Amino acid sequence: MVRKVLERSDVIPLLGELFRERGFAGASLSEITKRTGLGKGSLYHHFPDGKEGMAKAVLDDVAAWFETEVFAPLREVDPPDEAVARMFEAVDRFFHSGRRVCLVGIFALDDTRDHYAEEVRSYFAAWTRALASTLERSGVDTGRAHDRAEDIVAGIQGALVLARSQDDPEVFMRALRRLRARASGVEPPA
Amino acid sequence: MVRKVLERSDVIPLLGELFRERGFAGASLSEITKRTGLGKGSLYHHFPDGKEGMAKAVLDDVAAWFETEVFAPLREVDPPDEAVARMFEAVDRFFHSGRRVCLVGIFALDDTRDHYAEEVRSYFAAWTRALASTLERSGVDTGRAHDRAEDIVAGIQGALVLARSQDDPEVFMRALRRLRARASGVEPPA
DNA sequence: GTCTATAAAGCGATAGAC
DNA sequence: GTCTATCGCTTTATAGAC
Repeated sequence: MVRKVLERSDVIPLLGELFRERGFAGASLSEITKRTGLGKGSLYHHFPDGKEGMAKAVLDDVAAWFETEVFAPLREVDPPDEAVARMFEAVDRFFHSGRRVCLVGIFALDDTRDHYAEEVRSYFAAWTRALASTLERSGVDTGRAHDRAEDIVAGIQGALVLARSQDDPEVFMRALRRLRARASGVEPPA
Repeated sequence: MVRKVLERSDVIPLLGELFRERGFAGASLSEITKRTGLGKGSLYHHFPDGKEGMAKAVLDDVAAWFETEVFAPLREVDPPDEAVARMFEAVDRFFHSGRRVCLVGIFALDDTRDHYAEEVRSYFAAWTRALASTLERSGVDTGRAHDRAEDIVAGIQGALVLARSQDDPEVFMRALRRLRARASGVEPPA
């Protein structure tokens, strides 16, 4: 297995980084060739639908990673506190403590969402649902669990925006600490 | 004053909407001419620096709106609870209950931030600082006030991402309700 | 202050040789 | 499976008439 970047699966993470940095519209094919070291011919061989297909592949890759590394553990790991702790570890790792942006989040904000509506919708829906199930297992009632899960997932996305706006990973780390406490905390008073 | 869209100040809000929908890279000059009804000649007359200058003008416009409608009231309106209430009303109005995205947030996520680093940074810094000052006035100690303000501002940004991802304003409204409660609530247990 | 015409560069995508 | 050459189109930006 001594080869440079040749396989489709090796290219996808590089595409992911570029889309995260530039957004979908801002990522040009010429820069994609630079980053991947692959000519346009090769790229269109691996991704017959061009840029659109590349973004789809990256979205699927991200969804798969979160399913196995975050959502499934949230549903299955016991005790629930341990499942939540793992989620925050995975999140901190995946987003490089706020230095890396959420690909689905950046796609969600502009009109790229309209092209990938189902991928964008299901990513956040699955995350929220999985986290809500964990909170339920830890004794929170169904309604409150979904509400709190939504709060935490939104909190993570907002922390990514804020941390990048300040160019300061500490903003993200502080947010994670707060959210962690909120995930395991008791009900705040009405 | 019977005229159509002629003045620079009339064009800026239209530019804002377009940048919010498409992001900076995705907003093309040809679509800008369509939206504004102004030819390229006129646009370059009003904005000699082209697209870059248009985005700067929109950012300045947004910053000015928030300064007078949100930040100043946060610092000055008494009692603090009333100041916070006004912020949430203004936020709900400005973001059309989650149907409209945050321009600064969308710029913050991709490499557009690098071109407008100071504008992006100061927008969120000013918001956080103003809200923290309100919380201090209501009796929260300095450290916790800044932390809680950061939490709320991030919460709003994350709610915009999540609401758009689900194409559901209710997600945003729910988030605002939670954040409102958190802003006026007592300290959650450690 | 607005327009049209135009320039030069870059875009995504395809063809076809190897 | 990779490359280069090329297509047709769009991009930002400018020039110059009115």
